[in-house]
Amino acid sequence: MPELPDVEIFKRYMNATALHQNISDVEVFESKVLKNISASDFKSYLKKKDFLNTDRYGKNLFVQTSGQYLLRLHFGMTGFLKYFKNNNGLRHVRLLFSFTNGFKLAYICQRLLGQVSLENSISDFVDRRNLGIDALKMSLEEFQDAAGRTKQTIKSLLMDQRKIAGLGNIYTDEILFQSGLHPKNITKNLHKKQVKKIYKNINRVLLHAIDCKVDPERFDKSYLLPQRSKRGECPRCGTSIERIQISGRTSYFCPKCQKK
DNA sequence: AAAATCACCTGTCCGC
DNA sequence: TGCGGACAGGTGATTT
Repeated sequence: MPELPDVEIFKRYMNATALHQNISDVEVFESKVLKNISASDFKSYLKKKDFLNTDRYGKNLFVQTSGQYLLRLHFGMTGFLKYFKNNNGLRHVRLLFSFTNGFKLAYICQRLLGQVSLENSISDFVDRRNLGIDALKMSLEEFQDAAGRTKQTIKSLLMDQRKIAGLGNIYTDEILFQSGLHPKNITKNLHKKQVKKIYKNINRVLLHAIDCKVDPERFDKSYLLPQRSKRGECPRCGTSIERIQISGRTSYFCPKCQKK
């Protein structure tokens, strides 16, 4: 699930729940999600610390702690957070933070594709991973620069975290649908006007998704996202949505509205 | 340089 | 009912 808008919603969820809480205990049920740190080091560092603040960069959620390090949470395809007092049979809980107020925060990740680590700073992490600028903080000039030379398809460019951080399969398809552009267009062949249109739609689509709390039922009728299924129809012209593979991912698009 | 392929994982759905 | 395969909103390494 988690692309930029989802992670932004998780951030707000953290702010409304586990933030400013003092950690009394940390349990690691699946150490595979921990990167560059052992379960025991992870636990001993976080115990007795407070969660102070949150930041988001691309698809990563950073939680500032009262110690030296930031907690980084990445959610893979199936991760999310759950704050609760009484566990009602939650499945796939990989990490569990207990707080002195009696509540707990679970990091849940069915497919174990998420990553959790401790980081010195966001900029260190961004440099190490060569991440591009966050999709919501990128300027038009920066986007034009990223799009200017590459022979990548536009779909690949938008999903390339080293060029733009935060877009994934779903929202990339939505941005290209809203822009009326076929996902296999070669980026450097796009006209200046089209590049600008994509840029505007990156911001518009992401902010709309956040506004809707990423609930597809709340999305505007003009959105492709709720139609992502075999029998889906274009909300604009009624044509059956097609699907193709691009760099290993399934792309959904309207063959009539999205031109090469 | 960019795309394809595989690997990492678990779970669900669909067709035979 | 059971089994096999396809597929799922991510990323990284390796191969074409």
